[in-house]
Amino acid sequence: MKRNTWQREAVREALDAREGFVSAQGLHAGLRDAGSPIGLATVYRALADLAVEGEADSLQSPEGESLYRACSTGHHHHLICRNCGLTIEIEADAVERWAQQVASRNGFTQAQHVVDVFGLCDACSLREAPGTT
Amino acid sequence: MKRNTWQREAVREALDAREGFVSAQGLHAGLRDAGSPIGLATVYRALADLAVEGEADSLQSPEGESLYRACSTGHHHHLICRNCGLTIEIEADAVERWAQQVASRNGFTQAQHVVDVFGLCDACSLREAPGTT
DNA sequence: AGCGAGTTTGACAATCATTATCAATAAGGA
DNA sequence: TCCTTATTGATAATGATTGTCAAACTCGCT
Repeated sequence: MKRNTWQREAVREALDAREGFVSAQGLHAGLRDAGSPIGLATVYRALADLAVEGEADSLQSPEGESLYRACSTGHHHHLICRNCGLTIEIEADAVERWAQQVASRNGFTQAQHVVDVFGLCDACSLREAPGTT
Repeated sequence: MKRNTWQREAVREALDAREGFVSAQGLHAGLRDAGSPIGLATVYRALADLAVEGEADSLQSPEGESLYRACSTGHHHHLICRNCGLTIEIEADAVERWAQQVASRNGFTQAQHVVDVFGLCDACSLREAPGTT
């Protein structure tokens, strides 16, 4: 049976408090800073659990780290500013259907998909001159 | 200046010979099996180069490994069997437009996107009994 | 409240992919 | 051919993540 520990709560809350995606390491560091004596391994486990239970969303940063984010229920995707980290949840029924369709049309089953858009948000767009490299 | 070495060629060829995505480790193992004395670090470097030059496509497996694949020119996405690695290139003008639209509607610029579908291919679907664990 | 079984924790070791190091090698121009 | 210098490769280093296992804690039960 799944037990209720303050550690698990702490992770859930810390995740809720964040704006964008965090790495397990980062979240752990934050908790430690806040005075929590929680262990690193525990944070990893809690995040993995949350992801499985659908309370957290996870994705891989381009560098290969696993990032997590508090997740409203349901399946959705993200629009992420690659400069400041701002994250916007996007729904995409059309894309869901498309993915499903592409899969089955090719004989694939149990389709999952990775659909994320990275870019520069409004604010960051202004700073990075769109000129030459 | 960029020099021409048989190692670089070997990697390019080995990549071309593959059906789906391979990890650097996997490709290196294959080359070694084929009798090549090529080094692991070299394979990593060659693959990274090929990816930069646009001759290879790279993505992250759900487990966090970097996978590579010989890439015809142009932008496209993939339908990947998570069991046997079979990969099908898919074009998706609709998705391209959608991504672009979502981005600009939210004030984002320079949008890139990650769109990949993982599933079980026809053949593998049959083996994995869709029943209980 | 007290007990007991079994889950969870956490410090640390182990693993695994990837990158850095650096002396030796080899490519390509002169 | 000779020289300059990019490239190679064995290995160490890094860094995230997972496994280990005794001790601590939860929760149901009495």
